[in-house]
Amino acid sequence: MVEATDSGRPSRTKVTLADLARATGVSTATVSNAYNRPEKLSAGLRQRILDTARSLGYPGPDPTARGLRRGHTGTLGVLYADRLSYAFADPGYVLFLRGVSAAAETAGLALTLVPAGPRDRRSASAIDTIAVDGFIIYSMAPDDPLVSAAVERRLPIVVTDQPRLETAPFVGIDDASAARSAAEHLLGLGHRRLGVISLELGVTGQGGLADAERLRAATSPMVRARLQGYGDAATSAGLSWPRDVPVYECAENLPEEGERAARALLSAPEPPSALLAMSDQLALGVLDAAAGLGLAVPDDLSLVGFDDTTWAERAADVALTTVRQPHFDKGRYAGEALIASLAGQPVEPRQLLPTELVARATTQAPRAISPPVRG
Amino acid sequence: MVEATDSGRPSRTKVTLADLARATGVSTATVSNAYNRPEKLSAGLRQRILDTARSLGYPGPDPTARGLRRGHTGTLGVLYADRLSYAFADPGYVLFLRGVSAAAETAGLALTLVPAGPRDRRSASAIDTIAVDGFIIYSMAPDDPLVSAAVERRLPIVVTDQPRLETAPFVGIDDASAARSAAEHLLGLGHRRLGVISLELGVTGQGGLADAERLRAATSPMVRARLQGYGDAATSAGLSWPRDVPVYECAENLPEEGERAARALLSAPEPPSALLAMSDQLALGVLDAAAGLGLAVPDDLSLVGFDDTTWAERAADVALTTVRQPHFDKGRYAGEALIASLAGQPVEPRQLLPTELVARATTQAPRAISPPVRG
DNA sequence: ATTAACCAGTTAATCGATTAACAACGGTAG
DNA sequence: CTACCGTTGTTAATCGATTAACTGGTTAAT
Repeated sequence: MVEATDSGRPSRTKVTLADLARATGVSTATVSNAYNRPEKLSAGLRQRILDTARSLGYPGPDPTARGLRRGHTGTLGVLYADRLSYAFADPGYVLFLRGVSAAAETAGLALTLVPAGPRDRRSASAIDTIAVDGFIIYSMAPDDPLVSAAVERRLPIVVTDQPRLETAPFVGIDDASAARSAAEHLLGLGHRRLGVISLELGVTGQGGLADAERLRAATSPMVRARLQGYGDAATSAGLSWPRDVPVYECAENLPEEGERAARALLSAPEPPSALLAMSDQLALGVLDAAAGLGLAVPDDLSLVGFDDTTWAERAADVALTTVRQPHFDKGRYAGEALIASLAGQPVEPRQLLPTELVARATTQAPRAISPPVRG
Repeated sequence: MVEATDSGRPSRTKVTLADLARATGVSTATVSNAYNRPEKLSAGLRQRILDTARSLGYPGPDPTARGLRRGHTGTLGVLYADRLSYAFADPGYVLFLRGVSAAAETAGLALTLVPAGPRDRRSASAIDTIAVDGFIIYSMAPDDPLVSAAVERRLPIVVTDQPRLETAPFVGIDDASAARSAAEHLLGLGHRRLGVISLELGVTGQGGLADAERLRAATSPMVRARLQGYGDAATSAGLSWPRDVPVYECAENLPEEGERAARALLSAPEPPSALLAMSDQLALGVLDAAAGLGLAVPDDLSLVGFDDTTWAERAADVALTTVRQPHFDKGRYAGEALIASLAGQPVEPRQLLPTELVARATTQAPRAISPPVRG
């Protein structure tokens, strides 16, 4: 104990388990056991080893070396389609992460957020150099190079929302019917002039008004499903899809993009009386646009969001009508599924979570009810 | 080469760099170079190696083994004082993470969020088994066992807010003067009956009204500094601190806690006319309490928050007067500092970021102006 | 003609641990 | 007295890569 004085200063050179073994006069196996299986040696010796470790400044078994030998790292990789610094601006994702965390921390696992790198040179990502036990993919387009990079790592994967992978369990919602319910709500109120504010149609989301051609070429299954849902509802109501319903693609899931989209849509000759936004973030932007344009919501314009994240954020200036989806649970299921498959346990290949249309204060019947399309 | 046909299906057993070397008929060193230093071999051979790799299903050099050999992992550890699933509920932290991400991703590094484990058995954390190149500590009490666990890893560390570590660069704000400005604002408006809604005084934050004794025993330097700031202002205004100003400690940085605190404070015989909350989250709870109690803000009760995070969240039902601090920049600086010290570059040992009192709509002069203390 | 630089790879040591198989030893039972 | 056992440690193989030093053969420069 008195020796603490001279060994107090942190030694500059790395102390290894072997050094500690030498200093204590035992084998490395015994030192390893002292840390990992206390029952395999006498309490006295173990204590002596731990004491020596402290006086030597040994930081404990090196995690990397241990990982190499043991064959696992103790951390789950999470992939987001965009830059990390944007990811945290996405409330749905943060909620999702919270769910993943809940699962991870009960298993004692850490979370590793893998940076996607800039959009242009996506390939240059840390995906194939980062040590993780498996990946959780959060809503990425199937043609995103990051996806194939992750798949090529041949680690267990769980996919959320997108893409559908043969080899990986899926956690998500029924996007088509969720979207349909949103559109039906509007249609049911009497709206006939609708507009859609869409998320990216694919990795190379270019933004702007999307014609039928581009809609057909959309690679994102999630967005396709939602468009399909909107379209089904529109068609059932006698509208012609997509001719009667303009779709504006946003390049990013940010309120600013939603605002731009809304301005574009609303400045058309026969502007929509109601807008369908594919996220609450975009819907928030629509609200800004409406305010800027002097339009009252819902008097002059009805609006349905998607996600139901604004409530969690107390963004209560306007209570948004929206499609609720359980982000937290999605994260938790995804985390649990990955952990299970790491443990070699069987995993539900397709977990669909419930959604629900939450009618709040941004939707009502159109001011001047346009005459029904037929008769 | 013809064998490519039968090796097309993903082999179940792990393919190593050595296998690939054997299959290609070159040394492991050359294969390694094919991945890491293309200039060290001919383009043709490299291509042949890569092709063979694909047909063999070789996922690229194992990150763990590479990490062991190279001596670094390519990821930054981030420590939060509470469970991960709570962490994401803390908007200040999310903003901070966003800043850290910005720094990390320009350096191509990933972020590893280390789970703290449950409050009671804190020691059982992944901190000493997780592979990272360094730690960023986000606002932890100096007596938190997690802190010493991190320090004992002997990796580069950067501290945000708390605690002050001899050995680690610090990024934060001047908590005392920031807090003072908040109290002075209230005092300047004429308030004389103040109440403080505090964050945890130490790791073992027990919550509830804190007497002078407990305030003295507070171990959290950040909270101490803020209390000091409030106290200085109060004293300068002729009040007696802490006798005249009740302090309620919240066990967690959650609106619900703030609400409970406010209810306790406001139900006292001579309730405060103004409340100082140490975070916007807590302030949000105060708003809830006021609404529940039928008190109008700011008519019946003034309120100053801390952080200025509600704005970012559009929690605009009430524009909160608060002390703004630059969470994002804090994260970015912390990230950059850690990256710099990993690179062996010198780092500013103490980076203080500016704060600013933002007077909005939750503060005004007290309804019945209490007579100025002197004349 | 001689030295130097270069090319395209290879050899072998090394990173820091874990763990199956084995050994030494004192004690106990038959 | 021998056989068997449980306890406490040790030996040595192994995890999957990286990289300094080296090799044999060219080419360019002095």
